[in-house]
Amino acid sequence: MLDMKLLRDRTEFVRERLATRNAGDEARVSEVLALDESRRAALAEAEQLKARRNSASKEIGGLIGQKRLDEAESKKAEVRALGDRIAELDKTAAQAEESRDSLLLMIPNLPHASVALGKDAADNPEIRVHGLKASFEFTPCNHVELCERLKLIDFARGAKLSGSGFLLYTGWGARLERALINFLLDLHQREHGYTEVAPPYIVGEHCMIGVGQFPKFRDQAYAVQEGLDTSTMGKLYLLPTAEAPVANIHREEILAEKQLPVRYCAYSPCFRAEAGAAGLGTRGMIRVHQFDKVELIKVVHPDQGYEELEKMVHNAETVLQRLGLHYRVINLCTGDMGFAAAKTYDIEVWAPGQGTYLEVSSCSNCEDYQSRRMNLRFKRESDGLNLFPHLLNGSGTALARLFVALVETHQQADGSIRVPEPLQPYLGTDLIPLAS
RNA sequence: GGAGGGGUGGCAGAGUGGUCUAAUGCGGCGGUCUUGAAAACCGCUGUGGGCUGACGCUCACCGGGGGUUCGAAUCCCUCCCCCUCCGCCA
Repeated sequence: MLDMKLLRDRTEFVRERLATRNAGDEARVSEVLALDESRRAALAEAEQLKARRNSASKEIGGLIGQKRLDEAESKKAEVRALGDRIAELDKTAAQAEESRDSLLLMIPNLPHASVALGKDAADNPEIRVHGLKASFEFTPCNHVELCERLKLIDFARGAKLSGSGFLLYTGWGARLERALINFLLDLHQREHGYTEVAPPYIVGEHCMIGVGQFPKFRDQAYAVQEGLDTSTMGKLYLLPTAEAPVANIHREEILAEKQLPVRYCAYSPCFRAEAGAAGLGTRGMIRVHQFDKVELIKVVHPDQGYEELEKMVHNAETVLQRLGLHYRVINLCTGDMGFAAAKTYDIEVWAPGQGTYLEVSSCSNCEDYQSRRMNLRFKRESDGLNLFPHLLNGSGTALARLFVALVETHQQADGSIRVPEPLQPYLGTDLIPLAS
């Protein structure tokens, strides 16, 4: 969430930055400020009275000690009235704080100054392009045809098991998925310096609030309950991304400055309810309720946030380069950015069978927006001050769409699929053959 | 799921209604002594909020929340977490 001090001291700046998102959030600023004002007013008065009560209570203790009981009793009556007023003021302050904070949780991060102004995806500037669109001497198939012909995925039975939007990987398809996961984890762990972690796949509500998924996007998540016990509903959620648990690993901690930067990579399945989303009805793997992903997370010194973001994007690009895939990197404009992000790069891989680019990675610096929400800090050595670090997250990369780009790009005239060399040791073959 | 025991500063650990402004030890930082170091000795050593131009003043926090009281680390209620044993279980 945003820094309350920044909101107070640089109100117009905050309004202007929020306005660049084109979401109307700047309209809530004055309401937050008003609530904060009434909170502080009540608090100041309550604390004055508490100081008086504290000293009076000490006097009462002294009087009782000296056996001056009558005086003690009259003093008690006096202080009792103070207590009632204090309780009132405390309640006022607590209510104002609660309203202020619930509003604050609904206000997105401020876009970084370097982010292009824009309304939607059409305004996203292209940063760079790698490779060329694959060319074929035959008409390339799309991934649905390829997966069915090679029996990589059983779309019908996936739907039979769990409904539309769920995939059943079979045979070489299942092995390819597993090979990709291992390839990605090894790459980031061995070559890029990330510590591998394996998080829980069900997370508490506080983790979802910490990364900014909640409260605004609660309807996008799958909530779980124990059996039919509705009292347990809403405490735990299937993770929409490994960011939810992994970014929260050090929540409520104070890290030593020399521990930074912390870098984690994690595989997890990702569950998205995609409530109200378009396109789920179409067949295939582009938009599904469950997909695999390897996520990258960094906790870094604020001075290094943007340098580390550049490195993270390159780490994700390496995946596509090794797999021989054509892609482009774009910068999300102010109107297209996610809720918690200050700056985001998307990587879109070319899927020749679809004839489109597919988003396989989104790398963001959320600055201190999430670390404030989860109260994650580090102690600066020079002056012992506790500061909020920058939190970065990036996909390294999402698997289902990577799978699509891979099979569509490396399909052969005879219908088989050539396996890129770096993946061969993981899959144990250089060619996924036509199903017998 | 059942029974029991716990949760106090960076760590260990005392405190069961009123100088708790949380003892003591360890660790850490600074100093004295020393050629240097060790030892010894001395001092400092949590977090967040509010008020103030500033020096400062003040409030809250002993797992979370609520209550009793003039006053709560301490008493009561409730939730969470950890440990031991039993049951169930991959």
